[in-house]
Parts: sequence; structure tokens; C-alpha cells
Amino acid sequence: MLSLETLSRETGESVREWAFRTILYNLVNLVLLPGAAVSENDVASALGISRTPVRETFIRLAQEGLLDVYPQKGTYVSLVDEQRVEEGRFMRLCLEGRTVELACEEFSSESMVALRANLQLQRLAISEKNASRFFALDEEFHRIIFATCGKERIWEAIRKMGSHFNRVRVLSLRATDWEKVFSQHERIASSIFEKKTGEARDAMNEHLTKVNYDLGRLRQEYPSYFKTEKGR
Amino acid sequence: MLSLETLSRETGESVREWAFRTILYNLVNLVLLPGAAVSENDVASALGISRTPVRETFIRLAQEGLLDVYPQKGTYVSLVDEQRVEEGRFMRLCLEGRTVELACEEFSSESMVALRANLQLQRLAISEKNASRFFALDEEFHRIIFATCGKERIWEAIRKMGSHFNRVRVLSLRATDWEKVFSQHERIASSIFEKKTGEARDAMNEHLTKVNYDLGRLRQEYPSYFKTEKGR
DNA sequence: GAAACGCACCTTGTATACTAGTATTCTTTA
DNA sequence: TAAAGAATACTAGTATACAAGGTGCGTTTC
Repeated sequence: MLSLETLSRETGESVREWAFRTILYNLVNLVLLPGAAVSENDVASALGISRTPVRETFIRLAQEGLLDVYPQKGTYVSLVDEQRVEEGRFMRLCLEGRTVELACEEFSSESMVALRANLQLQRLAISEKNASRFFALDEEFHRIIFATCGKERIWEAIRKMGSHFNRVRVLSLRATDWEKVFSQHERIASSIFEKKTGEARDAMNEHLTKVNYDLGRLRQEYPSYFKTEKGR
Repeated sequence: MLSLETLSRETGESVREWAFRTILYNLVNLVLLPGAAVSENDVASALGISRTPVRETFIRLAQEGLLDVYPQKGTYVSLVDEQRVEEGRFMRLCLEGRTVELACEEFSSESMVALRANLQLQRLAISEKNASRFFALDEEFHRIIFATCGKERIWEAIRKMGSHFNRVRVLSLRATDWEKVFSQHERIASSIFEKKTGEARDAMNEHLTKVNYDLGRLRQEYPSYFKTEKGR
């Protein structure tokens, strides 16, 4: 019997949206482990719904690369693909470096307020040692910058590409030096506020280049979660 | 009665894959015009299949931003969103500029052969005045560069973001100076072959920056295809 | 004993019936 | 005549039945 963590269903939310949120949650929080078999029927009965919304969710997640569907055979949680992780790192480095330069040229005062509020909440999350909260605020920090520059879709694309890495990143959350990340965020924000283009780009690059610090270690620790060179 | 252009079904291809290719074809070739209402039932009967594969295709296309689904109301072909076009231009400029630099550092001989063959075919397409063929070869030219650098997923992301613009680009195909585009391709290729990093990047930037040359004109000519500022 | 066949059970793919919400249109009523 | 309301004909959302291919295990047969 398959066991999943269920999220509460929001008002006005369709069964499919709820199923999507729920299954995604179970994927990124490693309730469903990379390589595990997941059948539409099992998930449907685990969530108490029919196959249809589950299947439609599977299609979306397969398109995003989180599930591998083999027709008439089965569906499996995708293994972490290091090539994809590298593409995500490269993509983000290119785009966010340039975007933060744009942010220095024009940044609305509303967004400044939002960014400052976000930093306050980050500090709070650190003092409460709330890892998942800090993780969410980290994401939101970067999303605000993209959104202010009218580049929200690009942030979405980056986020999707990074979904593979995010799954194993949670495994090394305690090893993360939150204070360092926080101070980097502060430096990025103040550079934007003071319109110091060069410093903002440098700060962002430094912030992003140390992303794959421990990918090798994670691979050694959890080899079954990673895709082998030649593939399945 | 809805009328669609149908593609031939490949061997081993599922009904859904065929439906996806077919509907996508009708979208990018403006058989289905931006703003038009498309119901699952109509498309299903037009293709002689059931709602299920059509519906699953609609979900994919909605996720890619080519369809807007309003639950219990209807589904509409998405209007061209200029903000999205701009994001696509920015995204491509950032990523392909940097990628072509990588290509100068390392480019397999197989890919060189492929690129040269592609250029030959481009010349042929021009002499035959085959617009759609040249368009496809243009896409393939850029895909080869990304793929050789191990950045095929990034090319996919760029392509998806550009789907909005591509729909109206076909309207101005005859106005395109193919010879100029071709010579730019040649310059990019030779820069890569000769490992002239700076020149390759400059050539690529010049090639990409003149993308939105006539977006304003297209909007004037086909205003109903474009999204208004405030949205629907 | 080993290999080949066949059946039972699994998977996803497709079709269809039904649900529930929305828009339109026609009817009724003031 | 105009406005309100009910019936009807749509829409997408969900559930379910069936189809078709895949895997593995057990039996049968050589």
C-alpha cells in the first residue's frame, strides 16, 4: 500500500490541481524516491481519487522531467541527472547575472519594500532554525527580482530546470551555512538599491557559483538517486 | 464544423502523440488563430478520436502557454503576449551568446560535419524558395550548437518560450532577407570552427538582436492576434 | 532438468458516461 | 414592451470501463 503525505485542499481548487500540488510535494520532499515505481492506480487510491486527475498530473510531471513514463510498462520517479543539473546551473548563472544588472537600472519602490520584508523573514527563519521556511524565502527572494524586471516566466523556466537538483538539495540543508547565504542576499539587495551594477552582478555570481558544492558528495552518499552515465 | 490540417500518423505513435503534433502544427501555422475558441469535443471529432487524448494534449499546450483553459467556460488559443516575446528574446540572447563561446572552446568534428551539411541544405532551401524548409533548418542549426555543448534542454526551454513569437513570425517570412540570415549563419559557423570566441559571440548577438524588427508592424497589421496591455 | 509455452496480473492508453458549472435563448410575467 | 426566470445547450472536470501491450510465474512438454 502506497503512502503519501497529503496537502489540504484549497477552496475552489480542482482535484487535479490538488493532486498536482500533492504529488509534487511528495517528489521534492523525497517521500517518493528517485527510481521508485509509481503507478497511476496506486497513487489514485492513495489519494482517494480516480485515475484521471492523477494521470493528467503524471503527464505534466513527465513533461517537467520529474517522472519517466514507459507506456504499458510503468512510471518511475526520474533519477537526478547531473547533466541537467549542470544545465540548470549554467542557465541560471547566465540569466540571473544579467537580470540583476537590469534590476540596478530600474527597481520599483514596492519591490524594494518586498525585498526588505523578505530579508527580515529570512533572518527570522534562521533564528527559528526553520530550514524549509528559509528555503522557500530564498526562492521568493530571487523570484521578486525577476518579477520586478518583468522576467517572471524566465524564473519559472529556471525553477523547472532546477527541480532535479532541488530534490537532493534538501538532503544537505543542515550542512548549508545559512548566515553566509543570508549575507550574500543582503549584499545583492543593497547593491540593487544603490544601483551598483557591477557589484550586484559579482555578488550574484558568487552566490550562484557555489551551488554544486557538494553534488559529488551527495552522489557518493545516495548513489541510487543518480542517473548513471549510460542511462537506464 | 471545425476543420484542421491533419498530419500522417507515424508507426508506433500513440493517438495522443499524434494529436499533439497535429494540434501544435495547426497552432503554429495559424490554422487555429490566436483568440479562437477551441473545444475538446470539436477537436476530438475533427480528428476522429475521443476527448481523452485531445484533453491531455490541451493540458500540455496550456502549460506551454499556447492555450488558455477556463474551467467550465471554454478553451481559447492564446493571444501573442509581447512581454513574453521580450522575455524569449532576452533569454535567448543571454544563453546563446554564452553557449556559442563554449562552442568555440570545444566542438566535436561530428558536429562540424552536421553544421556544414545543414548550411548546404539551407542554401538549397533558399534556391528553392522553400520558406518552411529554411525555417526548420534555421532552428536545427541553432539546436546543433546547443546539443554539441550538452545544452539541449536549454534549447528546448528557449524554443518553448519563443513559441508565441514563432506563430506570427511565419506571417512575415517572405519579408525576411534569407541571404542575410544565411550569411550570418555562415559567419557564426566559421567563427566556431576557427575558435574565434569574440567574433562568434558578436556574430550571434547581431544575429539575434534584430529579431523583433517588425513586431510593431505585425501588431498593426494583425491587432486581434495580440494581447492587450490589461489582458482579457 | 531445461526450455518453451501459456495464463494471470500488471501497466498505461483510449473511449465513454456522468457531473457540475456557465452562457444563451426562449418563455413567461409584470 | 421589457425584464425576469426557466429550460436548454454548451463547456471542462471526474469517474469508470475497456483495450492492448509487458512481465513474470507456473505448468507443461521434450
